[in-house]
Amino acid sequence: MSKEMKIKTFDRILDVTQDLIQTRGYSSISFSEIALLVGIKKPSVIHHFPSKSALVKAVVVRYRSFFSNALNQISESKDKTALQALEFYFIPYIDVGSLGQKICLCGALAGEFTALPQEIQNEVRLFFRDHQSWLEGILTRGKNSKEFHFDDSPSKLAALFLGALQGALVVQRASGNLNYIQDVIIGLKMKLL
Amino acid sequence: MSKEMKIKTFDRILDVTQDLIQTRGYSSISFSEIALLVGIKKPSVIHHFPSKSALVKAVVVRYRSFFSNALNQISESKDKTALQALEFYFIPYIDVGSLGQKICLCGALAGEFTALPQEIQNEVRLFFRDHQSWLEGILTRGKNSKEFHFDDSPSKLAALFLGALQGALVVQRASGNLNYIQDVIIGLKMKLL
DNA sequence: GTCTATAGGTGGATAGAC
DNA sequence: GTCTATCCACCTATAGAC
Repeated sequence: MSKEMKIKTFDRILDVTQDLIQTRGYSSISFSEIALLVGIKKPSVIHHFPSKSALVKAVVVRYRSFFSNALNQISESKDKTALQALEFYFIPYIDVGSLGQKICLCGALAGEFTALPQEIQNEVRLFFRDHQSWLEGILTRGKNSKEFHFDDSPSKLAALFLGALQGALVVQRASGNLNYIQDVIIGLKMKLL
Repeated sequence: MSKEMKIKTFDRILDVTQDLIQTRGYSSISFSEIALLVGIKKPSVIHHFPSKSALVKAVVVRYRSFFSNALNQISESKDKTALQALEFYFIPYIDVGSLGQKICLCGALAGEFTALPQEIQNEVRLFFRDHQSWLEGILTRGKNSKEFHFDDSPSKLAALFLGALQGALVVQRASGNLNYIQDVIIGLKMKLL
């Protein structure tokens, strides 16, 4: 028996805001636009989140926590090879890239980094550090198990992976070449042979 | 005998605007701020560039043309090896990254791509296509001359190089790791052995 | 929890004096 | 070419009724 659940206004505001940032960035979006897309009025948005900064911080916190859970789950499932774990990591990049207009939430915010309120800068910084160290962990595991063969340090290679994936989404959208992220992932995987 | 030349207001506006975009992006900067940094008033800026869109377009056109000249010069100097040509290409990325607060002009604009006026979107798109095809050319030359050894297609590898360099600048600034761009370049160069 | 009304500020852009 | 003054649209945010 599936209980019908209405998505709460609170969550719909978060969804709409995240979508807008991934599409257009931080500075160019406004309460009025969010309100319009949610289907309420501007002061109702502010009732749930007292400031733009607080709203966007909540979006990034939720985003970080989504990935934190997903990445922990991947790391802990010992039946997965290191390559399978990496393939799972690539999926959201491929998915968001295929839409053609969106990039990673934190990639979008990082593009305007110096224009962001400090509390948001901090969250974005943590996102990249989390992903950097998760990638380092998977690459190290694959190297130790002789599954991967590379001469770089795992830390430098993780930097290459993270930077390339983030950059590929940005360049793909701007250049209009919809194969960009796929091509980059192929190039990254060839570093592991 | 060096003739003293005052930098014209016109060019100082372009310089200040470019600097601001590389630091903070497109949407969050304003005529007032540009005027303040140039040392004139807002309507004086608008006297030189009739709209924000026209001003930023002029900045991107100048930026593209700077790189267009530099890259042509590198390609045409036949005394340079393909690796030396690549090393020249890396220099501006290393330089801008070392400042800690700036990224590529077009990388910054691409992060807000969907928020940009169409005429600016077009310029940014051309920047990435120019750089993609220049990299493709150098990589092809190095492969044909047996200087480089890689199994990817030159096109896919060029995508990896461009995406990784752009992404590395963004992630470096946001994560606060000042070695990021260097680490990524090391990883890229190892693809050529 | 949602609304109307509004405050106070800043945005891009214009008119017109010097 | 630079300025003061001004316009109007839009921004974040608040007060207070329902």
